[in-house]
Amino acid sequence: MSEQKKRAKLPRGFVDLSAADIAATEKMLAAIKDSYALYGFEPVETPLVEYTDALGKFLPDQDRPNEGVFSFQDDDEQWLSLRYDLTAPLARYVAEHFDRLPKPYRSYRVGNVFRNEKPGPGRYRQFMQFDADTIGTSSVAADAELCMMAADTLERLGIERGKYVIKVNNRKVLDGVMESIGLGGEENAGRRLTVLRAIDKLDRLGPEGVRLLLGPGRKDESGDFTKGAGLDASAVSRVLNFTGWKDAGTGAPGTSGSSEATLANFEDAVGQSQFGREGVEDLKVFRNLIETANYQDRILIDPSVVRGLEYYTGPVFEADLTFEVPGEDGKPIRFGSIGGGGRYDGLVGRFRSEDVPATGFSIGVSRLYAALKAINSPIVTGAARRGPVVVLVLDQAEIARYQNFVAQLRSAGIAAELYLGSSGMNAQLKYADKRGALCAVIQGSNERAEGKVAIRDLVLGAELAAATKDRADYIELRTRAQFSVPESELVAAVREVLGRHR
RNA sequence: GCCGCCAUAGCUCAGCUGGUUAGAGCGCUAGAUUGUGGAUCUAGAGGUCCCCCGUUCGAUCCGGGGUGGCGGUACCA
Repeated sequence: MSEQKKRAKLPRGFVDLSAADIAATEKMLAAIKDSYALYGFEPVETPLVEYTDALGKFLPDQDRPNEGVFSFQDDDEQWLSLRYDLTAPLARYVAEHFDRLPKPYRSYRVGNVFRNEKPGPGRYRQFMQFDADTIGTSSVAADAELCMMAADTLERLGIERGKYVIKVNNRKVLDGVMESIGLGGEENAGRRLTVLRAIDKLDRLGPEGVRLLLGPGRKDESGDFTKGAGLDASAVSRVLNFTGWKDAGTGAPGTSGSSEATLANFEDAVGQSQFGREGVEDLKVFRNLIETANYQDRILIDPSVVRGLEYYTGPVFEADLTFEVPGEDGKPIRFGSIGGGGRYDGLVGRFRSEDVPATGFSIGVSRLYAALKAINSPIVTGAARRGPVVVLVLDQAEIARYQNFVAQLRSAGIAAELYLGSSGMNAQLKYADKRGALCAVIQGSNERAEGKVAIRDLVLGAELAAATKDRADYIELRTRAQFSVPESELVAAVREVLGRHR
C-alpha cells in the first residue's frame, strides 16, 4: 500500500445489505403490504427528494434548511431535501392532487428516509419506513382502525400476541393536564414542551429521573446537566400521578392493563379543562371501538406516550416490543418502539386554505428487522439464500464445453454459472459452498473420455465430508453425494439433486 | 451541541522505564491431495503503529493540538 489509496469505508449511520438481508426485508415488506391491502389501503409512491419548504424544515429566521435534513440547492437556487419521513411528502401529494383523490383517501407507502444527525445503536441516517394514512376524516374510527391494523401486522410478521403492545394517548388530554397545573396559555408554551419531553423519557429514566426533569433539572452520568421545567412539588406529583407512576415509583410501564382505570384517572387529571375533557371523550369512543373489535388486550391507553410534539394534534400511537433479548455483552436489550403515529390535522392544511384532518401509522422497518433477527423469527431466518448451480472448470482448454453445460441448464430454467476464477478444484468447491449452491457439475478428463459428467450434491456432500475420516469413506461419499451420468442427462440429473432439497 | 473513554494487520488484541527487522490468534489466498468442500501441516498477501506539531541522539510509546470511533446526554419530524 502506498500513496493515496481511497479509504473503503461506509459513511457512519448507513448500512450495506447482503443478499440475505435483502431477501429477508422483501419478505417483511410483502407481509406488511398484504396486511395494509387487506384493510383497504392502496399504494402510492413519492420521490426521495422534495422542496425543502414543502417539508417545512427551514431554520427559524434563516433561509437555510434545518441541519437535521440532507439538503442541496437546485440550479435555480431552490433548496431541495431528502425526505426525513413519509408523512410530509404525502401531505404534499394529497394537497397537490386533492381534487382527483377519493376522500377519505386511504393509502400506504414504503421507502427509505434520511436524517442527518448522530447515529446510535438502532438509529441510522438512512432507514426504511412503511406508512399507512387516512386523509380527509376526523372519525375516531380511522384512528382505531390504524391501531388494530398495526397489531394485525405485527402478528403477521411473527411477533406473538403479548410480545408487543400498541399504546395510545391523546394530546388534548396532555394539554388539559397542563392547563390544570397552570401551564395553559401562549406564554407557557415553552414550559409545556419541557414537561412533555420529560414525560417522553419515562421509560428510559424512570419516575425519579422524570421528577428531576419536571422540577429543578437532572445531571446525567457523564456530568452533563439538563435544565428542568421548574414545576412546584404538587404540580410535579400531579403530572407523575397522571402518567401512572405514583410518588415512590410504584407501578411500571404497561402493567396497569386496564384502560378503564386509566380513563378514570384522566378525567380526574384534566380537571375543568375544556380541551382535556374533549380528549377524554375521544378516548372513550376509541376504547369502545377497540373493545367491540376485541383488541383490548393488545391496544392500551397509556398516558406516557407523547411523540411528535410538533404536529400531532389528537390521538398518538406507539407500537412497542415488550420482550428483551440478551445482547453481545450479556446485558439485556429491549427494542422498544418499532412504530408510531397519530392524528395530524394541520399538515395538509399547510398547502390549502382549509384544514384537512388526517391520521397515520408508520412502521420502522429497519429497526423491526433487527428485532426480528434477534428473536430468530422465521420470516427473516427462513429467507435463506440459494445459490446457482456451479459448473467447475478443471481444464481451461475445455472452457467452451463447460460453458455449454451452463447454457443447457439455463435454458431449462435452472440458475447456473461457470466458475470464472483461476483456482484449483479444491478452491472451486469452497467457492460453490460459499455461494450457497446446492449442486456442482464436474467434468475432468476421465469423465470427458466417457462422455459423462459428475453431479455433486453439495448438501449431502457437506454432511459426509465433515464425517469422513479415512480414504475408504470417500468411496461411500462418492456414490451417495456424487454420481456420473451421460452428458445428455445433465439437466435431468441436476433437477433430481435440486429436488432433494426443496 | 455538551460530557467521558478509546485509536497498532480485514477482526480481536500483544508490544518490557522511549532503542533500530512491529508480533500473535482468527480470517483471507494458495499448496500438500493427476481430481473432491472438513481437519491437519506449509507458504503467501496484508501496517504512513489515526494525523500534525513538540520533547529527545532516537517516538508506536512522552506532551500539546486536531481527526475519527464508542458510550452517555440534549435535540429528534
